[in-house]
Amino acid sequence: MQGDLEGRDNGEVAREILRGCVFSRTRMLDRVLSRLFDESLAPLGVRGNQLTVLALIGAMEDLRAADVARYLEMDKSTVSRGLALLRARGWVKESAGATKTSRCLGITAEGRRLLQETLPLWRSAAAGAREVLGEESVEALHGAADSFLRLRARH
Amino acid sequence: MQGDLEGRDNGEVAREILRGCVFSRTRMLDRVLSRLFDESLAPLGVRGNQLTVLALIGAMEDLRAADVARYLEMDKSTVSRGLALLRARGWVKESAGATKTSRCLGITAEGRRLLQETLPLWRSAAAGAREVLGEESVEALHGAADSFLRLRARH
DNA sequence: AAGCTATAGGTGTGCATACAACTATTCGTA
DNA sequence: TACGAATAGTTGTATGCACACCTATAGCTT
Repeated sequence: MQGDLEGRDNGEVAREILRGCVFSRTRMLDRVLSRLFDESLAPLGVRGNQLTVLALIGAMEDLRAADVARYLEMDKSTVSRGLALLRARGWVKESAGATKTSRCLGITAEGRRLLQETLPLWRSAAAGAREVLGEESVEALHGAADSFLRLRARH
Repeated sequence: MQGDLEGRDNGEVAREILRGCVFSRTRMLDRVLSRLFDESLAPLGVRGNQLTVLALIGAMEDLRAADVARYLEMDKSTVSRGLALLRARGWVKESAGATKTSRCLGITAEGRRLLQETLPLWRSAAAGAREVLGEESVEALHGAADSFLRLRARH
């Protein structure tokens, strides 16, 4: 293939950005993982990201949209639109919250059933990730997330 | 905050997905990094992802869109639309390729100037990443990417 | 109580992402 | 050489993402 980096490098700045950019490399890994998980979960009509939010809601009581945003480092507008999809599919319901401006999120029976049906597909996707990225890479990603979450917990 | 995972876990499946999902955790780290880099680069009107593609094009000769897609693990349709933006901003130009169905990508003078102006902002974003994610986490992410790229190189 | 600030949520806009489907061309091979 | 498979690129569609901006409410402080 023409895309061989070594031997044709043409710009110092470009080189520095390409080799050492934690953002571009993380985004690339995310693309690989997203494709893999979305493909595995496709038979049940759910995306990896939707499953993440659904699992969070299924795991915790009295969650509000803003809590989901904080927990997953998402913007509240992203959560807002994502929850609309989950509600439309009947996986998530809302109930009155402690104040007039907030609502509590809850998983429905269908939502919980989906979570159960999803489990084997999710496990197969996780196995696929270890195969495609390599064991080392997956372990390093878990380490990065653990490290970040520990740091975040101190705030 | 209400979103405290420990002590209110309510579903085994949800727990397994949340704790051990390399996809959801990588996506979360990517969101943090994207916000950070996009914010740092905003004064120059360029997104982190656009800079990645531009740097790649600036670094290599005779790249085609399909090469960019393979190198960065992007879908060809994503690259197609992204390149349209880079062309519209005058950072990237196209020239006739080896065959009728392919074109060669090149960086323009403005594109190269942007890369230069971007460098200090990019460095400051990288420093911010080490601060926000922690040194450990950034190192682990680089390790994950290195490991993946080594594995991919054997194909 | 008034008023300022923070919080909860939604909407407009633009970019990022990928699958499916399509056209055009190229390549390999029978 | 003719034909089927692979490749290069675009477009339709749906989702993911976040900033800016908006309304409404809550909470704190004077």
